[in-house]
Amino acid sequence: MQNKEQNTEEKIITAAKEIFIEKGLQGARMQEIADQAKINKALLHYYFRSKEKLFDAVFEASINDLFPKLSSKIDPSKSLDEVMAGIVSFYNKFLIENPFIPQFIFHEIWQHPEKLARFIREQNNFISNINELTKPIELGEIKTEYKSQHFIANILGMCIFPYLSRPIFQRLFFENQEDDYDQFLSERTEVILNVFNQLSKPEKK
Amino acid sequence: MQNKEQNTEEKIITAAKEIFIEKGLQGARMQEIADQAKINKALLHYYFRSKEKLFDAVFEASINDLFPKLSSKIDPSKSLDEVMAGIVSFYNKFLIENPFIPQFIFHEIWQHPEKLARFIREQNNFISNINELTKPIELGEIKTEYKSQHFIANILGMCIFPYLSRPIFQRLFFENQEDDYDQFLSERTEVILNVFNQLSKPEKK
DNA sequence: GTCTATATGCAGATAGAC
DNA sequence: GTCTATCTGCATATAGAC
Repeated sequence: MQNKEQNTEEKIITAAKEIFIEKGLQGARMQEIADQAKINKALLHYYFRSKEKLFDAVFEASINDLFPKLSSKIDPSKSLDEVMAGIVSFYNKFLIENPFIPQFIFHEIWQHPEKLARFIREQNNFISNINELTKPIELGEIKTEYKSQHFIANILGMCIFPYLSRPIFQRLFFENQEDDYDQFLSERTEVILNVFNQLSKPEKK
Repeated sequence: MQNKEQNTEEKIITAAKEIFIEKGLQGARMQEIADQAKINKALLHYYFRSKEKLFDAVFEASINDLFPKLSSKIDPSKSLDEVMAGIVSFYNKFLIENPFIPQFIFHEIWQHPEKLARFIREQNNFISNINELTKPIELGEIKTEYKSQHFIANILGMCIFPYLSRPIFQRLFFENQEDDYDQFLSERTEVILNVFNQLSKPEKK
């Protein structure tokens, strides 16, 4: 997992990310992180002062990887259809490569929601672009009588749920076969876009 | 929150549930739980021996409340339509009353998946009834070319996501208005069933 | 059963040599 | 920058009085 070319700080971030994601802020031990990074425990404090600051650094690195990419997909000059196709396929691609990110983000959602909300609001036009895009829903231009937040919740729920519930879902419905579950995940983009298409314009069927 | 009629053991379970749900197993402090229950810290150990055993007891009490009710809705003698309507509305009713349960369950999903899977498999016919019900999907009798697990993931994702993401979703899309979000949640049953109806039988539109 | 006081262990953090 | 050794505080857990 670790690149020999990484400097110490990067090695720590990489290792800490794995441990924090697996165990959470409270569950992780600095010793574990040090072991994982193959350095000494004291070095963690030398670089990041405290466990909490290290956690913050790791979390920021993670969302700084996600949000700019995600944000760029939400282009209000495109149609909702196009954007949706872009987002859903990006999401699934990103999540297949970073399957533990949702867990991580949900931890922050519950522990530091205000801080996270502030961060997201600071993302250039992120929220306003979403609102712009979902206007057709509010205006009743596409076939649904519900507010656009339902639309967003539906899409995000369908995208993220299989990653969040993997340990149990894979055991119960895939006889705990990793490969089968990976295959299942790879099909999600198509499935979700299909749902979306049936939803927004059933009259075209 | 606490009923004066509760005996000590029940008071502890009630208090511990609130604290564990809010802070997680590692984040919760026995002192906090004792304070919440308005008893002494030592009593926690008198009744439950250790923090972990207390957590297990609390978690078991929670899922023992959920699963029998949920399981009873999954009646394979009914049609998929009927069952779906029953489940989605039960889910949302249950989650409105127990909004923190998903968080709690997802903690266990990641920390002790095997244990949780075993528990669910032990629920009388739970899995086999689900498989029975989703057979029409596998057999292609309803209009979808995807395996039934996608169907389950879609429904569960749409049901659970708004509860899991509440702290951030409410802030970003509801100006942090509790009441508006409660209203939003109360609309979910209808929205999800509507999606489901469009999905399974678009030709009837 | 319920309390106060105490023991025990461990994790985060620091000091200081190299 | 990196290490070993050490300190400090705190959370779980126990002992023992009532």
